Amino acid sequence: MNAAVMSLHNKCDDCPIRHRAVCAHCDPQELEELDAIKYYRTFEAGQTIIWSGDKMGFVGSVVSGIATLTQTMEDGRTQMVGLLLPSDFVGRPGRDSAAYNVVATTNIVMCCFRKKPFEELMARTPHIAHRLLEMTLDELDAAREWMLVLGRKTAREKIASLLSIIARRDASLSQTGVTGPMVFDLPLTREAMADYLGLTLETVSRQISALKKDGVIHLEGKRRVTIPDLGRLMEEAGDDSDGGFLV
Amino acid sequence: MNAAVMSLHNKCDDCPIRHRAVCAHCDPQELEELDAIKYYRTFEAGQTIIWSGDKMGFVGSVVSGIATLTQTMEDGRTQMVGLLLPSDFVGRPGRDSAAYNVVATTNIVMCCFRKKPFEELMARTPHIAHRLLEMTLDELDAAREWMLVLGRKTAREKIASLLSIIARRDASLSQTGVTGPMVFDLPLTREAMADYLGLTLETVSRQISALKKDGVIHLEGKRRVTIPDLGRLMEEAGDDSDGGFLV
DNA sequence: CGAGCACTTGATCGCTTTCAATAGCTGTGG
DNA sequence: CCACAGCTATTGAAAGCGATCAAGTGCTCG
Repeated sequence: MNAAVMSLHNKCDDCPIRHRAVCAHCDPQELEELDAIKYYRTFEAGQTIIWSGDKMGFVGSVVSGIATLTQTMEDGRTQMVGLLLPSDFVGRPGRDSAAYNVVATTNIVMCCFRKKPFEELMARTPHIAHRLLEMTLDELDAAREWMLVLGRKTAREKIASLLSIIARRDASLSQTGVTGPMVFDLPLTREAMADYLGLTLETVSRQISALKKDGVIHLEGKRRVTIPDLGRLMEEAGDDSDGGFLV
Repeated sequence: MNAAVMSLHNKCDDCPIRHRAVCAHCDPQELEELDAIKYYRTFEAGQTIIWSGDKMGFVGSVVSGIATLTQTMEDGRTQMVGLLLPSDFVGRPGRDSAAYNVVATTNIVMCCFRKKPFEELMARTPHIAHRLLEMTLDELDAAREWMLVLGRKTAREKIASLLSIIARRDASLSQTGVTGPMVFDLPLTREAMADYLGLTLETVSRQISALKKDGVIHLEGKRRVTIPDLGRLMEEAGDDSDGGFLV
């Protein structure tokens, strides 16, 4: 366990996801109860955190890093069904076994709770249950947004949709205005993007090249992306570019 | 307002969705509080119940009939993102405006609550909040299941998936064993199926004809379907046929 | 320096879409 | 009563998009 992780073993007040995770609405006393049963775990990039079908012994929040939720068919076809970012919750209270594979795509730190004690705490702490409901409703909205992308958008629109979502998330974190060029690193490989979008990695590569050729995006290396005009990108995504930010 | 609707204006105890809707965990006293603020509304087949973007004045449960949740792009492409069956909940506490179109595909009856009173009641009634969380988690699972269908399955597999889901739901309602042929009516037009599956209606029609030709299903008229062998259908859907019932 | 990995690019194939014609059904009105 | 409009569904032919198969590049690491 490294220094960065050790430094997280302090009061929840200093936690980077304090105001957005499942504990967001907790008062100081509730926070102490959570603090008493929490523990940190780290996973390395590429490591599987949970296997679909396995018994779930714990639940928890992503503190830093990125993980993915994926489903796989017997013949190997896989579809990503969720992207877990810092503050996102992993695990389903009230269900024993996991429904999806959870895989770390970067090194990640999680704030974990054994499932049983967490469920007991949740049962007597409406603030936690309420926040979990909010977060689940947000995830449901995101999943439905992706159903439109998967079912009805072209390959080019799919890529543009993914890029615009990542760009807007980064902007909301860094508090940069929406005007002016945006720069960020892709947190996913071409294959992971393909699994997210229901495409092959070759098609992902081709469409990224096409968007670059058309000046919708710029690339430095394979991962660093510049968006000169977010409105243009959102047009390419088939979205309404004039406002309409749901988040 | 017709007699069938009037007959629903009685105590919740007799309600057909009493044990599955958002009120499932309520004790008699909580039920009385709900009873005091509830009211019924009916909608005719084809009628839009809620327009995306509109202010939501109420929330409620589907008592009988079927409705759909759809998203539409500016150029008219539409994707269904949810199928609302009896006991399903409509509306999102904590959000003012609707994110999707809700359309009745059959005549339907809804048990409604004005949004504000319902939210206040929910805030002091953990049983309701808890049940809503359960239901939302189930919907999230269903949405993620559909993401695999939309992203990775072929047209034939998509149709087989939809039929097997409808077949199993009907079986769970009628308590028929899984052995022996199953018969049911399709509750959706070819176009609605296409919108659900991310296909065109022509492709839906072709794949249904193909499954019929191959003996996977039988048809009487356009809507009545017989499944001689559910295991066979689930193989065609690309699902594991040996057990694995999540619901 | 070579192995391994992520990615790009090219050529071809095939599934689904698109465009189009037709059938069956229901309800309406001359 | 029949003609016709309107709707749902089926079927055919052709086109196009993304998948598949294949080769090659650039990078890192041992």
